[in-house]
Amino acid sequence: MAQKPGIPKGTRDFSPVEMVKRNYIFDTVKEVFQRYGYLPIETPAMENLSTLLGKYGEEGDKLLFKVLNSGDYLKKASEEFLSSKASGKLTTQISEKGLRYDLTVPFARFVVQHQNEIAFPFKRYQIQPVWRADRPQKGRYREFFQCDVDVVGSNSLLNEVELIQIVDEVYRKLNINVVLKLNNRKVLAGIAEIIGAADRIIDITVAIDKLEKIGLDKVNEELVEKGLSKEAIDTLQPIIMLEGSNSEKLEKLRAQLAGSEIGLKGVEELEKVFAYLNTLNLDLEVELDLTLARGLNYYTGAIFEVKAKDVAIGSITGGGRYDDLTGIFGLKDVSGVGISFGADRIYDVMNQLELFPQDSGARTNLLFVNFGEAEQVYCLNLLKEVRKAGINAELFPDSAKMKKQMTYANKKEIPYVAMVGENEMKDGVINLKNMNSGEQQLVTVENLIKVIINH
RNA sequence: GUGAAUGUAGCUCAGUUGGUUAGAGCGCUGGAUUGUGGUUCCAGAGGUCGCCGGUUCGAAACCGGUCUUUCACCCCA
Repeated sequence: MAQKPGIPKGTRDFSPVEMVKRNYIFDTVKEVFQRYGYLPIETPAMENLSTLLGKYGEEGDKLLFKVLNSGDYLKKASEEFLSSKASGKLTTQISEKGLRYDLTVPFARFVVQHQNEIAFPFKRYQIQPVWRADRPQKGRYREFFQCDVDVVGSNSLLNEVELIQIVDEVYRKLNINVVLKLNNRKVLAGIAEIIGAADRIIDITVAIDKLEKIGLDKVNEELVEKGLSKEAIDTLQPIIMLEGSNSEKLEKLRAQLAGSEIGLKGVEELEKVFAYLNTLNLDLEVELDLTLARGLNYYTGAIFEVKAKDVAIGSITGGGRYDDLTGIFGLKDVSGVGISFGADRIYDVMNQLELFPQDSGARTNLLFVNFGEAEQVYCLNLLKEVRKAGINAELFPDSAKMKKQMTYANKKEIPYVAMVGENEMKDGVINLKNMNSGEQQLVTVENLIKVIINH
């Protein structure tokens, strides 16, 4: 019985055309990462559930894909949880592995586990898929690729600056106009502190993060809902509505946050980063944005987000500094900072803007038509020579009808077709057809190679 | 997790208030052209109308459930 094929919700197949484009993105980011001294690592698709759980908040735990134990997985399950259908508690008894949710936590695990082999500061990049049991929607999948670059074991703000340079270079190479938004968690903490709600920093940041999307009134409404006092909200207004150049904003902030030690520390960090950037004269537009909060709870310093200017698709790159990510795995006082390029969204942006190069080089340039046994053998040697000259070439594997072979060449957009039948073999020539112009010429192998290479 | 839309040929979609044998375009296969594709002409194959159940003399159409895809919210890349 034939069953209807399909793939799990929120996952995708990638055709050759799509893969060529995706690889263009991956190759570009890899090249830039390596230019700055970052080297690749990979970690397993599955991690122990214990290393994943509790790292992404309550919401994150729900979005983790859990892998059922092998064998008789119900054996260890308690009758109590089974009969009461307590799936939450049952999970830990029947599943001990899960698919990775991001690349940062597995990276932290990697660093702790291999700390004795690693030279710090450790600069690594990692390009792998991650999985989230989210409900799919526009630009959002259950399986997607992240391209992470991180450096751990250094507190220097030079690292932040370097990552910004990487962003600049990647997007210049990909030809995407972007703006990088920069903020600092310490500043947000300072703000929470001076409005007298230091413990509510998460609620506050989540709310003001939506400023651009839902407007000031709705943000204030949400703050009221979260139980913030009117005074606190009033004090907040001038801060989140700060205007002017980056340096003007910082100046005003410094004054507003005078009473908060942590807040001033944040301002200082931002000033330093901007000072470095000014000496570098980047093309990249970098904007201080106090409403940038990012959901992740583990950021402690800089927060980055990159948006495409010409397409509304949300952020295409994000990241920040986390002071104690490895602490939960037992390695204290190792600070890290990193960013993640969202390959799938970058793909969508480039596709919409038609920024992919026309000729990727990933195509067959020459097809030999198959005329039969004797011709096949003869062509195999020609093929060998042509390939040796660096030309992507193939021989049609069956001696099918000419029409079928030509249609194949046409569909694969192969620009040249070589026809070597009885007559050509006898004369030691190749009948070379240019598929765009339709022109044909009789040539030697040497000339064929020249024609195609000079094409 | 909440709310909504959607599902008919390989693909994109028609299909009247419920009425015989469910259509089109593109694609596919064969032929016109036994060594010449992309244009043209001719012919052909291909569908348990997402799945399960209900209403009805009769369901692709109406109702319920379920799954898929899509969109918004939550959250996020």
